[in-house]
Amino acid sequence: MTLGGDAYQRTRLRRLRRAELPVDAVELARYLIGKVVIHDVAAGRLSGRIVETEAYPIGDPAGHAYSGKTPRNGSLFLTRGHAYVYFVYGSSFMLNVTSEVRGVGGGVLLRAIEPLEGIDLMQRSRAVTRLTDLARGPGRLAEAMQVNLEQDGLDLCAAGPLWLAAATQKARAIGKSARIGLTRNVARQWRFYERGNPYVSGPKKLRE
DNA sequence: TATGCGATATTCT
DNA sequence: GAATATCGCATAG
Repeated sequence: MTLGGDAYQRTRLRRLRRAELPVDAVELARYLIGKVVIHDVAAGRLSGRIVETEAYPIGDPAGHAYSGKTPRNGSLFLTRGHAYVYFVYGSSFMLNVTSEVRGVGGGVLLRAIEPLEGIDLMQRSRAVTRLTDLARGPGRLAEAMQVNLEQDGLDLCAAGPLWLAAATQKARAIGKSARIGLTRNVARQWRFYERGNPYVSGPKKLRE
Protein backbone atom coordinates (compact mmCIF):
# COMPACT_ATOMS: atom_id res chain seq x y z
CA MET A 1 0.00 0.00 0.00
CA THR A 2 2.67 2.46 0.98
CA LEU A 3 4.83 3.50 -1.92
CA GLY A 4 7.83 4.33 0.19
CA GLY A 5 11.55 4.63 -0.31
CA ASP A 6 13.05 3.69 -3.66
CA ALA A 7 9.82 3.21 -5.55
CA TYR A 8 8.68 6.68 -4.57
CA GLN A 9 12.02 8.37 -5.31
CA ARG A 10 11.91 6.99 -8.84
CA THR A 11 8.56 8.70 -9.44
CA ARG A 12 9.02 12.27 -10.59
CA LEU A 13 6.47 14.63 -9.16
CA ARG A 14 4.43 16.60 -11.66
CA ARG A 15 3.11 19.92 -10.46
CA LEU A 16 -0.67 20.28 -10.82
CA ARG A 17 -1.81 23.14 -13.02
CA ARG A 18 -4.70 25.30 -11.89
CA ALA A 19 -6.66 24.38 -15.01
CA GLU A 20 -6.73 20.77 -13.83
CA LEU A 21 -8.51 21.61 -10.57
CA PRO A 22 -12.32 21.34 -10.53
CA VAL A 23 -14.05 24.65 -9.73
CA ASP A 24 -16.18 23.29 -6.88
CA ALA A 25 -15.31 22.39 -3.31
CA VAL A 26 -17.01 19.00 -3.28
CA GLU A 27 -15.52 17.96 -6.62
CA LEU A 28 -12.10 19.23 -5.60
CA ALA A 29 -12.25 17.35 -2.29
CA ARG A 30 -12.83 14.10 -4.15
CA TYR A 31 -10.24 14.98 -6.80
CA LEU A 32 -7.48 15.62 -4.26
CA ILE A 33 -7.58 12.10 -2.78
CA GLY A 34 -4.39 10.36 -3.93
CA LYS A 35 -2.67 13.59 -4.99
CA VAL A 36 0.54 14.70 -3.30
CA VAL A 37 1.16 17.80 -1.20
CA ILE A 38 4.75 19.04 -0.93
CA HIS A 39 6.43 21.59 1.31
CA ASP A 40 10.03 22.41 0.47
CA VAL A 41 11.71 23.76 3.60
CA ALA A 42 15.33 24.65 4.33
CA ALA A 43 16.01 21.26 5.91
CA GLY A 44 14.60 19.31 2.99
CA ARG A 45 11.41 18.15 1.33
CA LEU A 46 8.25 17.23 3.18
CA SER A 47 5.63 15.39 1.18
CA GLY A 48 2.64 13.16 1.64
CA ARG A 49 -0.16 11.48 -0.24
CA ILE A 50 -3.56 13.04 0.51
CA VAL A 51 -5.87 10.34 1.90
CA GLU A 52 -8.65 12.37 3.58
CA THR A 53 -10.37 15.69 2.78
CA GLU A 54 -13.49 17.68 3.63
CA ALA A 55 -15.37 20.12 1.40
CA TYR A 56 -16.69 23.50 2.59
CA PRO A 57 -18.62 24.68 -0.46
CA ILE A 58 -20.38 27.94 -1.30
CA GLY A 59 -23.26 28.72 1.06
CA ASP A 60 -22.29 26.11 3.66
CA PRO A 61 -23.14 27.37 7.18
CA ALA A 62 -20.19 25.39 8.55
CA GLY A 63 -17.77 27.10 6.17
CA HIS A 64 -15.65 30.04 7.20
CA ALA A 65 -16.72 32.02 4.14
CA TYR A 66 -20.38 31.86 5.14
CA SER A 67 -20.46 35.16 7.06
CA GLY A 68 -18.47 37.07 4.48
CA LYS A 69 -14.89 38.14 4.02
CA THR A 70 -12.87 39.12 7.12
CA PRO A 71 -9.14 39.61 7.79
CA ARG A 72 -9.00 36.03 9.04
CA ASN A 73 -10.57 34.24 6.10
CA GLY A 74 -9.45 36.56 3.29
CA SER A 75 -7.35 33.99 1.45
CA LEU A 76 -10.35 31.68 1.23
CA PHE A 77 -11.63 34.05 -1.44
CA LEU A 78 -8.58 33.66 -3.69
CA THR A 79 -8.96 31.72 -6.90
CA ARG A 80 -8.80 27.93 -6.64
CA GLY A 81 -5.48 26.32 -5.75
CA HIS A 82 -4.43 28.74 -3.01
CA ALA A 83 -3.67 27.89 0.62
CA TYR A 84 -6.02 29.03 3.37
CA VAL A 85 -4.50 28.43 6.82
CA TYR A 86 -6.11 29.28 10.14
CA PHE A 87 -5.69 28.50 13.83
CA VAL A 88 -8.29 26.79 16.08
CA TYR A 89 -8.74 25.40 19.57
CA GLY A 90 -5.73 27.32 20.74
CA SER A 91 -3.48 24.59 19.41
CA SER A 92 -3.92 23.56 15.81
CA PHE A 93 -3.41 24.97 12.33
CA MET A 94 -5.64 23.81 9.49
CA LEU A 95 -4.51 23.66 5.86
CA ASN A 96 -7.16 24.21 3.18
CA VAL A 97 -7.09 24.45 -0.60
CA THR A 98 -9.36 27.11 -2.09
CA SER A 99 -11.83 25.82 -4.64
CA GLU A 100 -13.78 28.61 -6.32
CA VAL A 101 -13.31 31.58 -8.64
CA ARG A 102 -11.65 34.73 -7.35
CA GLY A 103 -13.91 36.65 -4.95
CA VAL A 104 -16.01 33.62 -3.97
CA GLY A 105 -15.27 31.79 -0.72
CA GLY A 106 -14.95 28.01 -0.63
CA GLY A 107 -12.34 25.40 0.11
CA VAL A 108 -11.20 21.91 0.97
CA LEU A 109 -9.69 20.97 4.33
CA LEU A 110 -6.78 18.53 4.10
CA ARG A 111 -7.43 16.12 6.99
CA ALA A 112 -4.77 13.44 6.60
CA ILE A 113 -1.76 12.43 4.52
CA GLU A 114 0.31 9.29 4.13
CA PRO A 115 3.89 10.57 4.71
CA LEU A 116 6.24 10.01 1.77
CA GLU A 117 9.36 12.19 2.04
CA GLY A 118 10.94 13.94 5.02
CA ILE A 119 9.55 11.47 7.52
CA ASP A 120 12.50 12.05 9.85
CA LEU A 121 11.81 15.80 9.78
CA MET A 122 8.13 15.20 10.48
CA GLN A 123 8.95 13.00 13.44
CA ARG A 124 11.22 15.71 14.77
CA SER A 125 8.57 18.46 14.64
CA ARG A 126 5.82 16.18 15.91
CA ALA A 127 7.79 14.35 18.64
CA VAL A 128 5.98 11.17 17.65
CA THR A 129 7.48 7.96 16.33
CA ARG A 130 4.44 6.01 15.16
CA LEU A 131 4.16 6.51 11.42
CA THR A 132 0.37 6.35 11.44
CA ASP A 133 0.10 9.15 14.03
CA LEU A 134 2.36 11.52 12.11
CA ALA A 135 -0.24 13.28 9.96
CA ARG A 136 -3.52 11.57 10.84
CA GLY A 137 -5.83 14.52 11.49
CA PRO A 138 -5.75 18.10 10.20
CA GLY A 139 -3.84 19.58 13.14
CA ARG A 140 -1.22 16.86 13.01
CA LEU A 141 -0.93 17.20 9.24
CA ALA A 142 -0.16 20.91 9.49
CA GLU A 143 2.39 20.34 12.24
CA ALA A 144 4.12 17.51 10.35
CA MET A 145 4.20 19.57 7.14
CA GLN A 146 5.43 22.66 9.02
CA VAL A 147 2.45 24.69 7.89
CA ASN A 148 1.34 27.76 9.86
CA LEU A 149 0.06 31.28 9.21
CA GLU A 150 3.19 32.02 7.15
CA GLN A 151 1.80 29.79 4.40
CA ASP A 152 -1.65 31.42 4.40
CA GLY A 153 -2.48 32.72 0.93
CA LEU A 154 0.32 30.92 -0.94
CA ASP A 155 -0.43 29.85 -4.50
CA LEU A 156 -0.17 26.05 -4.61
CA CYS A 157 -0.13 26.05 -8.41
CA ALA A 158 2.75 28.50 -8.86
CA ALA A 159 6.49 28.02 -8.43
CA GLY A 160 6.81 28.14 -4.64
CA PRO A 161 7.66 26.10 -1.55
CA LEU A 162 4.18 24.70 -0.95
CA TRP A 163 2.54 22.93 -3.88
CA LEU A 164 0.41 20.08 -5.19
CA ALA A 165 1.48 17.23 -7.46
CA ALA A 166 -0.27 14.57 -9.52
CA ALA A 167 -0.83 11.13 -8.01
CA THR A 168 2.17 8.79 -7.94
CA GLN A 169 -0.03 5.74 -7.62
CA LYS A 170 -3.64 5.04 -8.38
CA ALA A 171 -6.03 5.72 -5.49
CA ARG A 172 -8.09 2.85 -4.12
CA ALA A 173 -11.84 3.12 -3.64
CA ILE A 174 -12.94 6.47 -2.25
CA GLY A 175 -15.40 6.53 0.66
CA LYS A 176 -17.53 9.43 1.87
CA SER A 177 -19.14 10.38 5.16
CA ALA A 178 -20.40 13.29 7.19
CA ARG A 179 -17.75 15.80 8.21
CA ILE A 180 -16.01 15.59 11.57
CA GLY A 181 -16.04 18.00 14.50
CA LEU A 182 -18.67 20.52 13.47
CA THR A 183 -22.21 21.32 14.59
CA ARG A 184 -23.71 23.14 11.63
CA ASN A 185 -24.87 21.43 8.43
CA VAL A 186 -23.83 18.09 9.92
CA ALA A 187 -25.87 15.86 7.63
CA ARG A 188 -24.06 16.56 4.35
CA GLN A 189 -21.63 13.86 3.24
CA TRP A 190 -18.75 16.10 2.35
CA ARG A 191 -15.83 14.14 3.80
CA PHE A 192 -13.83 11.94 1.41
CA TYR A 193 -11.15 9.35 2.16
CA GLU A 194 -9.29 6.42 0.69
CA ARG A 195 -10.99 3.28 1.96
CA GLY A 196 -9.00 1.15 4.37
CA ASN A 197 -5.98 3.43 4.42
CA PRO A 198 -4.46 3.38 7.96
CA TYR A 199 -3.46 7.04 7.73
CA VAL A 200 -7.07 8.23 7.60
CA SER A 201 -8.30 9.94 10.80
CA GLY A 202 -11.44 9.31 12.83
CA PRO A 203 -12.82 6.13 14.40
CA LYS A 204 -12.52 2.84 12.56
CA LYS A 205 -16.05 3.07 11.23
CA LEU A 206 -15.16 6.27 9.38
CA ARG A 207 -12.15 4.69 7.68
CA GLU A 208 -13.80 1.69 6.03
C1' DT B 1 -10.30 0.26 20.67
C1' DA B 2 -13.55 3.51 22.58
C1' DT B 3 -14.90 7.21 25.21
C1' DG B 4 -14.21 11.29 28.07
C1' DC B 5 -12.12 15.48 29.40
C1' DG B 6 -8.95 19.55 29.93
C1' DA B 7 -6.00 22.86 27.56
C1' DT B 8 -5.53 26.59 24.67
C1' DA B 9 -6.34 31.29 21.73
C1' DT B 10 -8.82 33.47 18.36
C1' DT B 11 -13.30 34.78 16.66
C1' DC B 12 -18.07 35.53 17.15
C1' DT B 13 -22.42 36.95 19.71
C1' DG C 1 -19.16 34.87 27.69
C1' DA C 2 -19.58 31.05 24.29
C1' DA C 3 -18.13 28.43 20.47
C1' DT C 4 -14.63 26.23 17.86
C1' DA C 5 -13.33 22.50 10.53
C1' DT C 6 -8.60 19.57 17.48
C1' DC C 7 -5.17 17.02 20.13
C1' DG C 8 -3.16 14.20 23.68
C1' DC C 9 -3.64 11.91 27.77
C1' DA C 10 -6.28 9.08 31.01
C1' DT C 11 -9.12 5.32 31.99
C1' DA C 12 -12.02 1.29 31.13
C1' DG C 13 -13.23 -2.85 28.74
